[in-house]
Amino acid sequence: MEKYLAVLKTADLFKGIDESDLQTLLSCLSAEVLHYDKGETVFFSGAIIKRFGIVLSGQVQVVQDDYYGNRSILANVDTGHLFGESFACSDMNTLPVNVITTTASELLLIDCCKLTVSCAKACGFHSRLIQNMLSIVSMKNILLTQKIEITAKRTTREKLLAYLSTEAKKAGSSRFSLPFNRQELADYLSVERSAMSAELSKLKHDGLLNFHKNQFELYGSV
Amino acid sequence: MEKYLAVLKTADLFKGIDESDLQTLLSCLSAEVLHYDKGETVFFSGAIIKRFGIVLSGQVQVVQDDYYGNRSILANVDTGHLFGESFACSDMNTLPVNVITTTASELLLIDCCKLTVSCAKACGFHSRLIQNMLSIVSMKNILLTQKIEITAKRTTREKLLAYLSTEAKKAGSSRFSLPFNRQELADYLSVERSAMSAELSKLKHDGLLNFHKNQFELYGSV
DNA sequence: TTAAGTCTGTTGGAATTCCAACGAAAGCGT
DNA sequence: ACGCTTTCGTTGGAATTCCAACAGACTTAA
Repeated sequence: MEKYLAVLKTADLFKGIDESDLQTLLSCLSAEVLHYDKGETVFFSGAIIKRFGIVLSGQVQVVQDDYYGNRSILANVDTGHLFGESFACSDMNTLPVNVITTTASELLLIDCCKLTVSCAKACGFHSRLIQNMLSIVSMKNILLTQKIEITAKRTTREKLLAYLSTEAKKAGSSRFSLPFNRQELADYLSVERSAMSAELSKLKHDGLLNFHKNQFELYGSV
Repeated sequence: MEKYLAVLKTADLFKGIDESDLQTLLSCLSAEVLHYDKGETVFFSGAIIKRFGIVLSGQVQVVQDDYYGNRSILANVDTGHLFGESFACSDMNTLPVNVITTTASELLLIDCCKLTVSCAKACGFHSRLIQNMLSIVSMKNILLTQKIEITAKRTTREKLLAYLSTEAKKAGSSRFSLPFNRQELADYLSVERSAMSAELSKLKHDGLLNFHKNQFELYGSV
């Protein structure tokens, strides 16, 4: 277990928990390390899961197969991040997605019930753990809501303005830089890249904003 | 407080907690009841909040004002439901939305920290409470992800098929009924109602599905 | 330096969606 | 039965987006 401490102490789930307490905590949680080859299925759609996972090494994908058999990727989960926590913690009866490994991976599985029920020793870091878990799921929630607000707009122009406006608010300034390149931004907004580029140019021409590479400046009523 | 027990015992947050324990629990949480007139602001954008709310009576709205001052409604929160929990539980520094009352309302405010730290009495229902909270936020997460998966599709046809396909999976049958009327469905999918109606007709004509009012049947590779 | 590859903006025609308007059908109260 | 309202499907032109292709700027490797 020691070899994973480096990963675990950077994981959001264990934020604020002392490295020396980690060992105790993990046994208290009955955490289990499992090894997978590339392309194995960790969680099967239709199953009832009570445990969620943390990626110690490698990568897993959360994928969904629709009614017609088309597969779509819901998330890529890298080292230190969680998967399946929403399903394990909600009282969903059956898992609607598959979790598969994209590379050989080592995964730490944790029982959701062990997390919420405070242990016999009533360890102090246990409540910190619960806080972290709630914080992670809540933050995901906020980001998802933000994305929905933006992608629900009908036109590329509105989507761009909505997105850039939230970035400006977040940066607390009319000048800010984007974490995406154009293709990624287009994917995030669910629009076509070239059409988006054209719309960006039009917005610039209309005097609503200015940009150079990823440096943007938004004009308008601050 | 007694007059609110009827609401509280039906609230998801207190599911599985005995009515007789509620009183103890609420004092343990330092829960506070506040009264608001119509149109008052409960939480201000930019504030740092540590408490979330439950609507005891009336209704509140979560609204967002963008960079240009346009207001959009993120959620209507009715009796028995929570608001602000994602922001209070995550470590967001500043609230990006306003919470306002749409009618005269009575609200129960609960400190998020009190929730996660198990009380001195180590009451049994406390861990149940935490489970419920995690379950609520997780379930919201799942529903948001589902919605994103669907609205990210580019065409009305794809959105419809994606949505109907998940409903079919959920119902476990190719025949199912929708919880929306046409206008609500169009809003959910972020498309125009009449265009959606036209596309539904085309799908029927193409032999991919059949419907009568809200009764749908989806054909294809089961 | 050349060559290959990536990222970005531009363009024009095809496809799709939006919008406004209309009519048919169903529900509701008088 | 009669209006009144709401819901739903249809239609046609306007507006928008998609798609494919291309060119320029820049990066990287040989």
